[in-house]
Amino acid sequence: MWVTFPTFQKNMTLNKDTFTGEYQYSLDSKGRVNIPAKFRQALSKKNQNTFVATRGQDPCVWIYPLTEWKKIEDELRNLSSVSGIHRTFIRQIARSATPSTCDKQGRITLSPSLISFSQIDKNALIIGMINKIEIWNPETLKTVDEKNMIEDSIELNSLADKIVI
Amino acid sequence: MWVTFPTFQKNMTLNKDTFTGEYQYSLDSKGRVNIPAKFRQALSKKNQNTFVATRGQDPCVWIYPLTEWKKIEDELRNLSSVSGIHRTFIRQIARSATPSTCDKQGRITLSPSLISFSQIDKNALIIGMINKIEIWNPETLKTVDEKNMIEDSIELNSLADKIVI
DNA sequence: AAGATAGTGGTGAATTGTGGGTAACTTTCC
DNA sequence: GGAAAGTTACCCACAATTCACCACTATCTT
Repeated sequence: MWVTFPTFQKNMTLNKDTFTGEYQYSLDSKGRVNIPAKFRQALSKKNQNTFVATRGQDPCVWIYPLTEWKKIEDELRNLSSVSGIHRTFIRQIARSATPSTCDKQGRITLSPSLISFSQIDKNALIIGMINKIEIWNPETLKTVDEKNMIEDSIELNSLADKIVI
Repeated sequence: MWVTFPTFQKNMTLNKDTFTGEYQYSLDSKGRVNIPAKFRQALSKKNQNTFVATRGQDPCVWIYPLTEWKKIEDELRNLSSVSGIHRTFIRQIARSATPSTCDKQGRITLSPSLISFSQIDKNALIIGMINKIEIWNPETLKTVDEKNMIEDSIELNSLADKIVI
């Protein structure tokens, strides 16, 4: 039995703007963290060194490449702000969103409010989350993930069944 | 219950991109493992030498050829991250996923976190799992399989009834 | 038996991550 | 309005790691 596969498109690399992997870096005294070189390369050429940092839904920092952030911006724009909860939601995301560019060594500077929100002191754990980047205090991450896994283990298993192949 | 596989003549053709068989290789001091030549040949030409390694559902390393991984990646990308458990799930998979291309000798490098997760030290047992590749510490595999076979022997038999012809 | 292919180990060059220093710009206070 | 202090951004240099390549040995094939 033969199965013929379609020939592959030219660009059979990982999607651009796809972030995976974890990296342990340090936050220096000036509030700078390194962005992993792999992530910098993952970005499409044009906006190579511009990100938008904002507070995550979890107590961590979310970093979007400009293209992804634009999508979010559009969605927020379309969200009517008649209801109070909508306004609060928009406020949450918008108020702390700060565009920031990598310096020549590939670092970005986190604003003091993001640092205190995410409680990152010295060690910064950077995680690729497919379309965005998360920066965590490692301790915090552990407790959050453990809590979720215990409380929602059933949901977690069903997700794994559905998606992992 | 044992199933014996036919030895393959030169051009005996399994489906392309189908991995079977087991191989005993070694993990060197730099975290490199060889990918069996058969597996490399099994891949369609274009993306021959890029894989994505990630942590398995068992304590082993899973290695996907790029085409298979992209399916997972797309699922993850479409998963809304409004709920905490979704984010935890994405994180689990994405944080350990490392794209890696074979070097000229046909090896890929495993990240330290994957090595410690799978507890592979020197001997690496590589198993073809149809659409992906597993890398095990041989000791670990033995205990895991034995445990499963004892606990779920009924399920195992019914699976065998259903599938083996 | 000889050539080809496959697997293992090591080395050197290039890249990456970290700390610090200096210049420019802002803010504040006199 | 001007000077001083503080803040921000940019740049340089060193250390550590990574990656690409080379060479050797073992195994398989003809």
